[in-house]
Amino acid sequence: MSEPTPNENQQRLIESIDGIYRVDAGAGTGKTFAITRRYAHILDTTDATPEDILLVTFTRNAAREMRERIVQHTDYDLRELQGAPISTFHAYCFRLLCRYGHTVPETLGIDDQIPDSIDLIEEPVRERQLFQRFMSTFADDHPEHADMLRIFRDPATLHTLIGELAAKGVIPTRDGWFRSSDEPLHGDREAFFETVADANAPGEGASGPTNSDARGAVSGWDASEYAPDAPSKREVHDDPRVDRGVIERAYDEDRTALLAFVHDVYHEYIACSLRNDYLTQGLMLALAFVMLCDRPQVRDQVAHEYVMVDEFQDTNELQFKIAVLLASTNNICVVGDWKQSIYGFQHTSVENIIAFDDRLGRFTRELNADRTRIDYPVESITTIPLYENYRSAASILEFAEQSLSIPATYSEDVDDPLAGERSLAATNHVDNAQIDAYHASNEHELLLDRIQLVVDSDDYAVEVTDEPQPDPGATAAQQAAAERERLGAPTYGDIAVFTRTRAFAREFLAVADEYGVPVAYDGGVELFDTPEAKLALAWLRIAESNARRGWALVLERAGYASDRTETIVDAEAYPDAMGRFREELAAIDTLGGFLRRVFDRYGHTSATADALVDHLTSLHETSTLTRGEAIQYIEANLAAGTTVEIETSPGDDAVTLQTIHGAKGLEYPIVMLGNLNDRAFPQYGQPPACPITYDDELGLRQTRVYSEAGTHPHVYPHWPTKLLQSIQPPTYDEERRLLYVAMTRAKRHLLFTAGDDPSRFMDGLSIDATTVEPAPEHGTVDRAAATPFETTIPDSSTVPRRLSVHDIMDDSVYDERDGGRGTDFGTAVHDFAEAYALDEPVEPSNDDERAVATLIDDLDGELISEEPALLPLPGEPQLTLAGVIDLVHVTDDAVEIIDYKTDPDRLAHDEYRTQLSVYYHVLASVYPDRPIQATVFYTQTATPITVDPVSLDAIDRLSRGRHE
DNA sequence: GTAGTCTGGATTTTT
DNA sequence: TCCAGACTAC
Repeated sequence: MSEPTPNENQQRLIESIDGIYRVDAGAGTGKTFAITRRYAHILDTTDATPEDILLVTFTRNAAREMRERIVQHTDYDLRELQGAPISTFHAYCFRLLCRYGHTVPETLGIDDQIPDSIDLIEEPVRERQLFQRFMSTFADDHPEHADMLRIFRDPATLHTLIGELAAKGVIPTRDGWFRSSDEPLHGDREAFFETVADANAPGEGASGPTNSDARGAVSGWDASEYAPDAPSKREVHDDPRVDRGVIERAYDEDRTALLAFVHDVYHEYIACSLRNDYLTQGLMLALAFVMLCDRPQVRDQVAHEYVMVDEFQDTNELQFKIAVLLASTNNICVVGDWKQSIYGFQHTSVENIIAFDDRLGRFTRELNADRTRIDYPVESITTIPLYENYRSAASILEFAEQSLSIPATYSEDVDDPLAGERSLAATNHVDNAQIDAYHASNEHELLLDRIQLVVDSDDYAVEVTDEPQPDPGATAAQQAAAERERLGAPTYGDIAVFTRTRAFAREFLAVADEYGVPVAYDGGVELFDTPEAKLALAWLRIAESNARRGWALVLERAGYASDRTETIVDAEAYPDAMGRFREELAAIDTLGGFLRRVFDRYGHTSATADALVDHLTSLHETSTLTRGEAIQYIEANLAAGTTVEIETSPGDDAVTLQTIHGAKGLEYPIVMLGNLNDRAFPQYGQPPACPITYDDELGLRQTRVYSEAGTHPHVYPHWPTKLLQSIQPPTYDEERRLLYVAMTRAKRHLLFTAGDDPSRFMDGLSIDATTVEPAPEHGTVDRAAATPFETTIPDSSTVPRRLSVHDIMDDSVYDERDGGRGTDFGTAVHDFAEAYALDEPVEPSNDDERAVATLIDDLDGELISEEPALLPLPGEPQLTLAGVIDLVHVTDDAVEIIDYKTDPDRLAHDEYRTQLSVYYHVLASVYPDRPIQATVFYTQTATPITVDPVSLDAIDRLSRGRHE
């Protein structure tokens, strides 16, 4: 498509390059287009080169897109822009710090320098582990902080607080705080008491004044929960208010010990990480800020004539200040939309854009307090609103506006936040929007039902083609006619389902799989917090050490009651089938084979199971994890809540499923917003985290306290913090903004769904929800088809007897068969073979592996590696044989089974014949139309030997004979 | 009508 | 850690 012509305000933004601009760029208003054109305009009309223009974004993807679009608008090519500062905040600052900041730690009283080789930690798991290690040495080194340390259940939670303080620009030096940056730690007393004045104002009841909200929040005040110095209920209650004197006493409590503790932990953590040559992202930005403040010569060298910051609603205070310091003149342009600020939990500050003018003045004054750093004028700020929306139908834009004022609780009062703000204006000419809300007792099925209703329906028409485009200068009526011609019935790919929580998305995906509806999840999953991962962990523990925790979970999953489970675990009297399964698992060499066997037995064919196997088997390129290492790895990631991106693509035409956060910046013809359930969206409260918290009004506070004042030394909840927090009215602005973001992704149609218990947001919509009895049809997508060798999946508690193929082989023969090369050698060859067959970048490291590589190179059909195979036997009682096939080669007219053996001789060949016969019969039932060939491939001599399979009955006899 | 008390259940994740 | 909702008490 050709580049559109900028609208009036876009043009104004493009041409306004001198001075300070705040651009309110609403959803779908062509922000990236305008910014990149502005960049080009600066190059075209001034002497500036790309080096002079700093353009910071938030994600690597956004930075890349900016670069590419700038290339389209200018004479520069991608290569010439390679070194240009078009970058994420983090990447840009890291580069500066590495180049100019070696000695910056001196400013904070730290002797270690920043080496070129410093390691920037990105994985939260590692960050947490390193912090944990630091805290244990800190505790040993600081007996004076012992009482503070007692309030922690897990001192590692402190690292979140340190990240938050860094984001605020609070930075410790050896003896104090950098440039009085500790001010926020003391809180904003005035603002707090203003808030309290509101919250503590009595209500007006039918029969006189009623208790204030604050008084209501402390109605159950019980002094006995707290340390002995806590005020009594009588002292707190001053009906119909909370006693003002008690609030002041709480606010003004002595926080010396708390501040000293946080200072010491924070400062020593910076020192410790530098000593060990690593930095976290947050500390890195803090040091970059220190450098820009403290080294005028560095700033002179790096500051830019033009500074542009995209997604400004997602910046924190520290980044705001860094941006100001990186500007050499007042040619500053920030672009964002406060209504789309949804990353508060990442310590971003929506006030940066809402109160931009105030903050710019205040931050400049702070930065200039001791000497002039900002020498350009900051008083004159121009606001440019972009309000022409190129995405959504008019009725969707109008509908979405209400989201910002729907109360999240019964008692919440929301002012109209859009007062005085210009509404977005649709540029679409045809508004065929369907906006509907539904609820049903089974929301997952409801969503599937609605998806099937929408797909192929002309009532939900969307753009299906770019043609025809009317001539430029066509009348509105002509444009509308052309637009109407571009509309047609939607397909699955036109639909996106958004959810508030990942858990809901995961559940919905499973149901969609069941029904065969094509749904592709896009985003991260807490891979280690899934039922699959917990099951794998349990069996790993059992196989490794017969661990009680493992058995407890396995038995529970098999349906045993918890008291029964305990008895079984105590007596170690595990059910026979489980005991045998343990032995079978213990005999599996590869972690991949182990996990697949577990999932196979339980019938887990989900994308989650696949992702888990892939993730755990591809962690290290050179070596694979042992079972013990796998256990540790899963445990660490479970504790850290690690997420892993998973791929689920059931084809080209599929519904996109993602969390609202994941959908930011994207657009879809049809949006279904699910999960509008009580306590899910909006979300209330927080899980218990760090016992030291920060809040702009309260400053630094501790929620627990160690006291020896009572009869026994004890850790109590800390009454002053408890009181202050409970009288602070909670705010749900960010939840409303999430709702807004979700709605404004929709181009044509918008549907809402909820389960039995709709949330306040669902109730608050200006349309009523229709009750539906969902009846989704079964579709044709069969994700299980990806695992073709699966037979029926027995419930684990009633599982028929199951044997491993190895159980029916005479192991006395091959026990001595490793020829001195060790079982590890065999495992390594198998791992190589699997990776090589999957086209992973592995190189053969010995002759055996080279033989395997040559063999695989010669195969031209489909390759399936490490595939579990199950063979139900004909006799009674029911018995199933299980194994894992090394490689299956499928062509249109034949199927070949290949099993690698690293044996130096053929002594065990008869046993292998039995093993491959089992696989033969499995595949014969899967591919009845094709001849099956079973081959043992002896890797040492590169010799394939085709086996003559034994009959099913013979296998049956053998199995019963060997095992009765 | 108004207040108090008790129970059950719950996250999002760019760098 | 918070909320909603059911319940009781006055």
